[in-house]
Amino acid sequence: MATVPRPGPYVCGIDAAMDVIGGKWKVLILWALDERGSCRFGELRRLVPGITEKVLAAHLRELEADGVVHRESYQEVPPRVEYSLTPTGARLNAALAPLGAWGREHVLGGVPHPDAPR
Amino acid sequence: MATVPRPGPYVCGIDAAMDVIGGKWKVLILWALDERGSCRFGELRRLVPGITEKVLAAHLRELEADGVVHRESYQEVPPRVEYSLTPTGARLNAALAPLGAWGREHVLGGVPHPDAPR
DNA sequence: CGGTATCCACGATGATACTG
DNA sequence: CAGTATCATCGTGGATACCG
Repeated sequence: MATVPRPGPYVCGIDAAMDVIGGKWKVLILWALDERGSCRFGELRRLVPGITEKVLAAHLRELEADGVVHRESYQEVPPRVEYSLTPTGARLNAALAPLGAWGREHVLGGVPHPDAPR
Repeated sequence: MATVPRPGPYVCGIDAAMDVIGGKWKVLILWALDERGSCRFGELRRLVPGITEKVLAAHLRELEADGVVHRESYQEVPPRVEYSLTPTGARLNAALAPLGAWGREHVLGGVPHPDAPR
């Protein structure tokens, strides 16, 4: 992965996108944010079981730098931060839908119900 | 990545698919095979500049184990091997198209020509 | 031509502890 | 609550040499 000044040069749009979603947990984070609309840090940690705080924080910073996640920090005590998808992030998620359908059909067992998301 | 008995369990189809295309050069290999239809080993090496023989061979073995690439070995001398996409692989490539469009638009500069593939 | 066999470097991730 | 700091680990990929 990387942050926004891309190392490139990219051969095509796909490896550029792969660089954005290349982190081990990134698509799960995007998925959680897409379903919930807005999440706090601890909530995300629970929604992505197994991820450590360090990696979650790092992934969120990269996704933010890539313009797909918005971070809103409320200066309160106790601290409160809300993460959400940007419009660009929502479009990325939509672009991932066909890939999810392929994975369900060809990697996981067949297609039990065509309306199950991802 | 991994070979066909998947480590899983996957949370959704997307991370299952990500595991198939997760290698550094895999989408480029799929792209090349999609454009050419069928490629020999040395041809692929030229079409994916920078990849080493070892990694190309490893990626091809994994893609084959995942059922997206077909390997046809002709018992001749000099040796000849042809790689091509399986129907499943072609569908995977089609599923990657929206992701490529997103990458072109949001990571690379705008959309100079809407007919350029990937 | 189409690979394998070794060895190695590096970056990404994991574990744990601590802080504003 | 929402992180940061530090260190250990592990897997992917790179370099090079060799083989049927």
